[in-house]
Amino acid sequence: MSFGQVPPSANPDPAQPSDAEWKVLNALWRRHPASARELLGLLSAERWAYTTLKTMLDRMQEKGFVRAERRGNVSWYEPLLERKRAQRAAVRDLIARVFEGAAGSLLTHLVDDERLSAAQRKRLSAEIARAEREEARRARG
Amino acid sequence: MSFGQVPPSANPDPAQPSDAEWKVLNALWRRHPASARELLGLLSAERWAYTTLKTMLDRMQEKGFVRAERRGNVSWYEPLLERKRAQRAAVRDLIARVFEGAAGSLLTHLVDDERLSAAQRKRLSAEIARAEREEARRARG
DNA sequence: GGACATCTACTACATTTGTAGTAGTATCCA
DNA sequence: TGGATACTACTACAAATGTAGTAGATGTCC
Repeated sequence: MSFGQVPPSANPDPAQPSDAEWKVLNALWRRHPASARELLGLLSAERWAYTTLKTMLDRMQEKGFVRAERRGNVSWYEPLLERKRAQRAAVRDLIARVFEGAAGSLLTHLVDDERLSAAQRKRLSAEIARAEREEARRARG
Repeated sequence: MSFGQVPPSANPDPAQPSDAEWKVLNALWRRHPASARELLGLLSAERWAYTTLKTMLDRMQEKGFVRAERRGNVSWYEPLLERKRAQRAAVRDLIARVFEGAAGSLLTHLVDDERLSAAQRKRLSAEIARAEREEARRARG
């Protein structure tokens, strides 16, 4: 089965966040602005040293992933990436790298291999139907 | 919209191939066994020095991603990963990292954001229906 | 059988990533 | 007001990654 290719993107979104950076971003999207101390709490599963997290945040600031605002002695961090956009970039990256540009292969793969539950399939069908209607609406103008 | 969580995998498949390693693997799955020289041809878009590719291959061999068989002066490489499995691991990794374990979010994201063509939607629906039947068959035993 | 091409093995090196320590400074509580 | 705490800025360092050079072994063609 083949769904076809994704058109080559103009600007392939420079620099994906690293693994650890995703963890920080996920925490930040959940709660922000947040101090490093708060984030460390949200990321307690990682068992990072406080300074480890600080280093991450410093670097992410340089990369433009987050920004910090100093209030008194404490820096308050906010994400500069929109979650959806970052996710989209990550998905695109995966499709390019792993599925050689064939977005449909990823979909097929998900449906075939991820053992969706009946409920998930149902929802997915509904989503497709919704997209269908959306498209039709757009087409009518 | 939410589809639910993926169960935490027992062994989270150690070490994903790196970006460059995926390129090599994709070439190898396309054609193997292949010599470094042949692979360099398949990967001409990368404009790698021959020795760069060789280094990649050496490392991938250490990691158990490929194996080499020496015939005469030349090493012939074969992938040791099965493509589907590697893809699955990569998708799982993405879901964990980017969608915090919610496989359904990825699906929703794809359907919503990737602007599937009508044809793609149709195929996907068919895939779902197929999975549906499959599931029913399994259920009947 | 020697000159030339080709391969492999080994080494090199900058960058990124994960992980944290240290030192200096700002805060706060008794 | 001075000591304990907390926070920031800077430094460190190993492993992984991307990229390639060099040298020595091997094969090939006249």
